[in-house]
Amino acid sequence: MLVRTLDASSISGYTRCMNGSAADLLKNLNEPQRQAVSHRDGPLLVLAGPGSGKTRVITRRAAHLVRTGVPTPNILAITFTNKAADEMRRRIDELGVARGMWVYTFHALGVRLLREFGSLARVRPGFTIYDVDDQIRLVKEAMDHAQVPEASLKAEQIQHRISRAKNQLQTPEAFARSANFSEGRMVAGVYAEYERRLERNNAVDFDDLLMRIAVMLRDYPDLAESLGRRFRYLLIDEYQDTNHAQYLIARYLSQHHRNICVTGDPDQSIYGWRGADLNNILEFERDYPDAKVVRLEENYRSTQRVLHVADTLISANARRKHKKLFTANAPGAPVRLWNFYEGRDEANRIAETISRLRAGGRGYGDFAIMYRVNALSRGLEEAMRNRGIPYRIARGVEFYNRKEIKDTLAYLHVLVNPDDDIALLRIINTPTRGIGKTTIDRLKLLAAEQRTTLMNVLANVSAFPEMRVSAPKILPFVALLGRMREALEKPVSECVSAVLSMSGLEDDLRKEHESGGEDRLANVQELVSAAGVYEAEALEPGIAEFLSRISLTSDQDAIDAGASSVLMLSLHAAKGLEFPIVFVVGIEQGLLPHDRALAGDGDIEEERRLLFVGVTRAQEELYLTHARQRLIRGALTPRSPSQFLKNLPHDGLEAQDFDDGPRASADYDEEHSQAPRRGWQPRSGFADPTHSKNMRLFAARRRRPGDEFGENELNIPAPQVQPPAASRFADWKIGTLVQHKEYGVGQVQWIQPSAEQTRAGIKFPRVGEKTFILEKAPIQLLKR
DNA sequence: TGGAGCGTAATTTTT
DNA sequence: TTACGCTCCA
Repeated sequence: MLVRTLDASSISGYTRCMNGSAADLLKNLNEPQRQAVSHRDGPLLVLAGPGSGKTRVITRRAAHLVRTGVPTPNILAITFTNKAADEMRRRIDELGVARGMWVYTFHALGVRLLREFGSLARVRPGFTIYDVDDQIRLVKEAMDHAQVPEASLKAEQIQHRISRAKNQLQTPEAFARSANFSEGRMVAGVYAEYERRLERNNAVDFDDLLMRIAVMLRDYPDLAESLGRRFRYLLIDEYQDTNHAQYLIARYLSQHHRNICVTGDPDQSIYGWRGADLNNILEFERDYPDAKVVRLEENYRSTQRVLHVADTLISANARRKHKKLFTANAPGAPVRLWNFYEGRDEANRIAETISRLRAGGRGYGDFAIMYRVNALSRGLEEAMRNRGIPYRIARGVEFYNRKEIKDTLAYLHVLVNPDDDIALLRIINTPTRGIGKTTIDRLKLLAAEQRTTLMNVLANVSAFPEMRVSAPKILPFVALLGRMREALEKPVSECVSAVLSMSGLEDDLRKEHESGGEDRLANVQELVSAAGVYEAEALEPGIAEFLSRISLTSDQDAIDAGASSVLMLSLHAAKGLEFPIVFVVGIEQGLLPHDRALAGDGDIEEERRLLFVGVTRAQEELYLTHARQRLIRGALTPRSPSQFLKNLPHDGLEAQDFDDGPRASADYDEEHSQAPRRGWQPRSGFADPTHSKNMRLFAARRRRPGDEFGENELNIPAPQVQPPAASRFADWKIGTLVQHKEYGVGQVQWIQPSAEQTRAGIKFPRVGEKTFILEKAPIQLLKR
């Protein structure tokens, strides 16, 4: 009964696509690849070494299933990032067969199923998804309530423990039972209160998106059975990174047909610290004794020497599946191992090398510099700037919490889900409206006493004598929310605009900008246009869905490997990418392996895998570097070479020692401190939309001529001059939504007017970015 | 109530 | 080095 909605309605009505034959899909594949693509029924484990054409195999396999008669709605493909999901959908679509197929991340699948079966998982419609930031706030609230002082255990740690417990499907009760020590019991208490609050707020956290689905499938076998029947074929990518909850979901969904195909590489498992369980892939054959195992060992990416270094390095690990990497590629240049006196020398030598190779014909986009911790990017940045090398940084957390975006979204969350106390607390005094800590504490106390949400207290604030003093501040706020609620009827982008202007956020940000601050107004305006793109592209656009899409979008989705600038990124962020020339810096004890891993609460093998991931990103040239001392947190600290250097082979490697002591370094200093810093501006001055995760959501990556230089403008101020206002395209700006006769709705990415014609790059949801001469193209401004 | 000023503690971050 | 949280004072 529960399952009716999913099963019957959707399967019929999809016509199977017949262009191209199944045999075509087996062309241009090596033997193991062909086996993986054509394998039909029963469990399949594809162990895919780096650069072995894994994505190709997965997409071809999905297409092959369809072309040999499996209706698309019977296939479920699961990835780890939205980017990967989009990419897979796109590539399957290119093969002519994506329509109707479920291609999701585990978490998006969770949202989808919770929307449908939420009542079985203690979730009401309109639920909010809490990200890590929200989770920590909620943990703090719970700690307050449970009278746990933050001094005893930090909220982050408790959040981490709760997250671990949820991955293991452990309820607060189970957690309490297993807790032997007072600390554990304390965490259990906070966990229980945290859960009560989630429920009261009608919210779920990231882990719930997995846990609740796994519990639901466990507790409602008829649901598991009918979903399992529907999904005749299950494909899961990056299986080495699944945690226990994801493992269970995969098991429940595949138990009927047992057609589970997982792909991955134990050697590239780098998220153990986040609960990923390497055993899931290592013991796949124990779980499915009849599994067929295919090894993709031929590498199409790297030179023989790079691969040899990678292979030798990783053989030092014990927890792995045997694989022998090989390639038909050329031997290539020796892998360089460079040693420096100081971190700055390392950075300068790399910058110099990039300049030299670039003069020899390489593009800046051919280079990537990787490090274990983001903090290492600083010195590199400086060296790049000094030499005028354009670069981009794929930074992690920095993008996560754009305050202005989170504030705006918090308003929307409150409108959609008034029970969301965390969002309400965020906006109750933002912008400031005289509702301070004392008032808020009283409101919280009342909510706790009445066992209700803050919103209910606010709505009845006049009923509480103790709130008499602050009521004049609170009532207008309640009224404001009431007026805003009317805006929910409007299209999503207008609703966002309305919230911005009505809340006063917009005015605040404008003032801040005018008084010389950051242009954060531009960021929230980008949110409006992202909403516009979403509206144009979604089947049934709605605020609630817009918000959950945002919650599930991450920084990772933004890395754009195509631009012509040097990319600097963490080793974690590098997974899945490739570059002709790669530098891995700071290969030192305490950094790689990181201190935390050395201290024992980490995993040395995982650290080695990180280096392996870095090494295997290189197509042609690889440089591994370390220094004898380096500036860390402002202090010059002595460093020693990483233990992993002992795992490298002697052949194919060329070690160079640039450590000629302090004097050489001083020379460098002198030389470079004189270098003109052409036009560099402080990073804080930028309102680059790509800095906010929300902007990168709906593919609204801004690019315009001259932007290859990323955030450091190296050229003379780019010719971003607007044309004479007479142009009939004067209204067209970056972010403007337009309608193309053939491609539909798109968004202006860049625009370049000149005397005779105006060229512009327009990005479309389906076909990506296209360049047009506006005077000639069948294109016009989108009218609402 | 809210801003300034100081002390403290710092991986990685698919969702 | 930097970012955040807390305390203190206007």
